[in-house]
Amino acid sequence: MAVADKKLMRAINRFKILHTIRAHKLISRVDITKSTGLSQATVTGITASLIDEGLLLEKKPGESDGGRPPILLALNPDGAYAVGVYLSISQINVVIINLEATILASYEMPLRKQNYAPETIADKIVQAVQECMWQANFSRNEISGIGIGLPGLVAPHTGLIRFLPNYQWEKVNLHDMVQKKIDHPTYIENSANSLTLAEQWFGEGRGVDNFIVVTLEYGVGMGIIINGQLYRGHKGTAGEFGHTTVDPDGPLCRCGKKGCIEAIVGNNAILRKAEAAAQKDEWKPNNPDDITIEEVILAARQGAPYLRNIFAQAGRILGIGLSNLIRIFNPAKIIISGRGVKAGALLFDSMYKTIPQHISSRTNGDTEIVIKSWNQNAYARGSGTVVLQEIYKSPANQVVPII
Amino acid sequence: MAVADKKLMRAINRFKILHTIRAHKLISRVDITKSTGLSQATVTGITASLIDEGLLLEKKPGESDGGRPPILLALNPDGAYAVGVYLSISQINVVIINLEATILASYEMPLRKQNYAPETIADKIVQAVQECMWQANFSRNEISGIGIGLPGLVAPHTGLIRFLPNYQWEKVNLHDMVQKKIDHPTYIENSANSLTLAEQWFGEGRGVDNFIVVTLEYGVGMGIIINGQLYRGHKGTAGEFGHTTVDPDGPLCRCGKKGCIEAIVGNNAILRKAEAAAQKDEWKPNNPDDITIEEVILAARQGAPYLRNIFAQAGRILGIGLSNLIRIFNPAKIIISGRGVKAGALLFDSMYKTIPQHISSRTNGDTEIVIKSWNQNAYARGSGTVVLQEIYKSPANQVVPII
DNA sequence: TTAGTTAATTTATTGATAAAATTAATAGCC
DNA sequence: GGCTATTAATTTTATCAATAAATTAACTAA
Repeated sequence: MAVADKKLMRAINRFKILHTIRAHKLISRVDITKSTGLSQATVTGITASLIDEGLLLEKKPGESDGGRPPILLALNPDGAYAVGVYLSISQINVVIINLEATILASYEMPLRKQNYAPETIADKIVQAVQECMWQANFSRNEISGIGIGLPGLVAPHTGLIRFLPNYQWEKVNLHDMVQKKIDHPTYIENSANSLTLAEQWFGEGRGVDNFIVVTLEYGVGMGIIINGQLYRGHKGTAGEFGHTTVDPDGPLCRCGKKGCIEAIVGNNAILRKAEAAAQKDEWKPNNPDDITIEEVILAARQGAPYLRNIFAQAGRILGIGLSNLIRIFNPAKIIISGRGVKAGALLFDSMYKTIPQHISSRTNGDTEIVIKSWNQNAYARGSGTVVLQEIYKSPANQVVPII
Repeated sequence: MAVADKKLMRAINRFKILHTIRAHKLISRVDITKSTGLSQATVTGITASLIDEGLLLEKKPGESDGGRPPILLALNPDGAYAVGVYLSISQINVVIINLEATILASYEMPLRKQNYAPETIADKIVQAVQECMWQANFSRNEISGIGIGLPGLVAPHTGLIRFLPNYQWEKVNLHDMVQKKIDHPTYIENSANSLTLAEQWFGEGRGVDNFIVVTLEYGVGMGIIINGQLYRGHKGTAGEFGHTTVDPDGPLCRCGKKGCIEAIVGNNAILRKAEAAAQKDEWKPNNPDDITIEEVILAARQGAPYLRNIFAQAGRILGIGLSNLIRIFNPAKIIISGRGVKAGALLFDSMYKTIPQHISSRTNGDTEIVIKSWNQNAYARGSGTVVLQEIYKSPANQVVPII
């Protein structure tokens, strides 16, 4: 914990003001004072420097209420740009976002499913980033930083990758490898965490102090916002929701343990079961050697009862898992995201049915469950948000590299 | 969130200094400077006012290291006193503690197990507090405040009891009832939370930023410290660890749901099973109508295999539950407390055996599990800590009522 | 005795907010 | 149009808590 000095005061109040403006979208200085509790002088001062930094814009005056009309302030979407990267097993996604996390450009580099060396991936990331910037005509000094998200364990602060299952990497310093090749400040973050950050700042988590994001992918991940802050745990491995146990006698998980949620709910688990079903002639996939989750969902929708049951089972286990989260965290919201939400009612009907059976409506009934529609670039956007967060937190000129 | 002004700065730094002194027990001003990062002038200033407030003492000088010998500072144990109250189904425990949470006096008022009205309990609490103060010869103006802990859901800030299972109270404002009858500032808190606070400040949680306390009682409770702060959840119902599900087909819980940890691990559950065992003549209790957990533990230790198995089963389920907590929170520590720890190896052998089967040693292996030996007055002391926390947080004279 | 060292305090400066005063820009009314 | 009331924004002033630098205090060691 840093000492409390004038810089910290300023940073906190600056952040509060930015936060308020983002939440209101369009707000006058007096209304900021009412909403934050800061004095008019302070708000005038801080907004002045924010305008100076280019993060804020004065919009046209609002309606007068019998007095001087208020000058409405708004975020300057073009106040800064960030690059977001998502590294998955099959591709590198790159997006460029503005200060409001709107995607301005995107680029996708497919990867063969093979165990790339870290240096190779670092090269490819840099290449993809540069390609995306070139295609969208962004110059180097317009970009404030680069955020990289990946589905693995990342040590807080250092950015060291402790474990990345997709590539079986352990203790890999991808951050330094990329940073060596590129000028911009670079950040590495777990992809569920960065998605959570994006929800907090620009999505369903806006203004919500305690919420959870659950990601349904190949595995099942989780991001936790507590008291308005991302929670990473003692060594950065918090949020392994996919490997919690809801049925001690459940199936074996790829992690080697028994009864993990992921072993029933993860897309991988569903695919394995669907494969087995195909071999038993319960349904007919297009290409039995390469079944996709989308195909399984479609077949289940079209009626294959065996497949439908796989999803229903998964939904029930997911429901129990979420109930446990509700009991433990009492969150205001749980946001469900990831490719797996495509299953829709197949999965969520049984989930919704299960939850009330495991929570008390009196004490836990006020947790809202939101299912996000799936978006291709959600993770890369989340990675970019990690960079934006730095801008919001500290004066922009500290983040934008002077070249 | 309050605005960041000079008061906040002062409060933060004051807290940091107190925190540092408590951790080191005996420390000079320069060493506080080194440990906190604050300037010497600031440390001199803040320690001066702390000495003024009576919270700090200058001890004899330390060893000179070639220069002026440092003046060692320590907390003044007698800088303030607080009363802690614990309300259980069978009694009211009262303690008086000093600034180091050392118990100076205690008093116990037995309660008949019957559904008392809130006003009656409020009367009895006030009576017990006054009796304790009278017996230990404490005058009214020596006591900074009164903390009341109880095993129920307490709304944050307001102190309203949302639900207290023991007495089947709902939405009871015990705080106001007590406060009306007594001059001191009064605080109400969930007992697992207050115990957690006591661990954070004066116990196993000293200097640990992320840890969890699990309480084994009639039910199974939990307190959560995240980023150095007690986490209560959106509406204050976080920490219902006892009602998380680890076996969807498990037994029915008193809460009406199936498979709760509490329904297997809670002392109540163990007693019910032991009763059933007694009826099957598996063992012979002294008084079959009023079996105590201590008696069951003794019989199991002396060899009753049926009883031993009950504990082993409970230990396994507890182990799975703790594994889930480790996966989700990645805490530095889990502290197990409560009357139930008396079972010792009966319970914990199978717990310790189960945990590694459900966590990954690579990513979760660094969580330390600590079993606290049980203490009669632990909860009441925790309640008192709630008051001390207020003193540590804000200048003492704001807390001590001027009479 | 004196130089060197470490601890604590004092003094000066800085920079943040709040409070109060001032300026700005409007609406409404005669 | 001109006056007043009203609301918004800025400027001025005061205050306060931090840091930095200088000073004082209290010792060790040569």
